[in-house]
Amino acid sequence: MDRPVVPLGRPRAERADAKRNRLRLLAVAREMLDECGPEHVTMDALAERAGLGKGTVFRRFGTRAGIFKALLEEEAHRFQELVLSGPPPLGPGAGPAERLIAYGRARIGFLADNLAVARAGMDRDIAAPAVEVDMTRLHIRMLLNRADIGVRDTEGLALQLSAALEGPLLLYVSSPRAPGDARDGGAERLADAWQDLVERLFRAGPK
Amino acid sequence: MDRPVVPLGRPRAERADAKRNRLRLLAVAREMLDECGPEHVTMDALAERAGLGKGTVFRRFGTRAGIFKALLEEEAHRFQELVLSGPPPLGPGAGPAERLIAYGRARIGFLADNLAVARAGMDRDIAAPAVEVDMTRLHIRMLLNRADIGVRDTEGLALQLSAALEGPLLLYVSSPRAPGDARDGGAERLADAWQDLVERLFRAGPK
DNA sequence: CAACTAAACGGACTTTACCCCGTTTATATT
DNA sequence: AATATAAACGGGGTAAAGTCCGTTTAGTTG
Repeated sequence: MDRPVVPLGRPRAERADAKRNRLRLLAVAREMLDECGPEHVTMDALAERAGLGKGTVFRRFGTRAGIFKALLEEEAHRFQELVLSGPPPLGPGAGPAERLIAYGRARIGFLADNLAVARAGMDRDIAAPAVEVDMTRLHIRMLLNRADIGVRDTEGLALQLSAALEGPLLLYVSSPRAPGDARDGGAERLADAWQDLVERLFRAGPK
Repeated sequence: MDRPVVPLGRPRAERADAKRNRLRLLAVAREMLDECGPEHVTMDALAERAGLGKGTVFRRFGTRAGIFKALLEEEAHRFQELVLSGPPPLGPGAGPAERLIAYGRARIGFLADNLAVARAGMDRDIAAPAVEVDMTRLHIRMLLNRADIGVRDTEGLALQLSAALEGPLLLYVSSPRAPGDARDGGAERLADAWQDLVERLFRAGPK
């Protein structure tokens, strides 16, 4: 009489066809992105070009922004590996302050490089980089703990710093860029500001 | 023979009917907002309920988000007056550090109060509070100049601080709120973080 | 290998933002 | 007051996002 409630735990791995289609959609999306820019990646066009139904596209990504988030996550994964096991000062091996500065600079650069995708990955309800923000916070906290300046509430300061880093990034990502060159200038400026902030805080000492 | 190129300078003040309709649309929008929430304020519905054509609505506000931005700006104007000539510590009369902290807290509170509108006022291309960010930066710079801590590059620090304040706000505005209570908790936390940051910086002294 | 089931698929349908352009009207000029 | 003109108006038209639900299929079980 017992129903085959069998695995009952996780939702039973992705089906093979589903995976194939997901990968295909991602690939096609990247193609279209490179060819015509994000604004021409429409759900209909994507579905058609991938030879799939529109329903499928929505099932996979939920929303238009979802596609761009997925695209961005692929890149973010590569970035993360540089942080975790790349060469210093971004990776392990340098001092905490150095790494903190390097991390901010790298993250700013990362978003600048993927500006179009990141921007397209926002919709009015949900901030794109939500997940990555957590990653940032954790990393910062780790570095603060390692640094032996007398910070009492590491957790709180990490939250504050990640906000100070990610917030402006979001602002930067979501602001209309002056067409043309203003882009790298903006990133450069943010990076310098971040470095200033970190140095200033390390100088301030314990509460 | 000379064409009546007459005024040639500014674009010749808003026509009376235009103004009347703009005000009417704003009022109706606010009504609908209070009744059903932002997601039900559609352009068609708004036009119909205001007894105007759809084209008119778009002419006035350019885009859906434009309506919410306009709504928000009305409120922002009131807020600004409190800052410029209200009671201390937000208004004039308190010390720079106090005012800076009060300003951040007030601004956070302001956005928390107008969360729904602010969020609806974002579209994928443009961050809503762009204009107000400038206001923030100017105000901060003014306070920093008045404070006689030895900051060399007031302009730079002001930019940094406004980013540190507005960025997290944006993050907060655009993040999906946990339904129910998480709202005020989040704002409170941000406000405390801001205060910490300011105090820490004032302690750090000159570069 | 045959039956079964949950997941994936497709594409018509609905909703909504936004465009276009012919028509109307406020305001300035004489 | 008559005329001219630039601006405002209206609402049908288009395109794209997102939903629904009947159909198909991968993977599993006996």
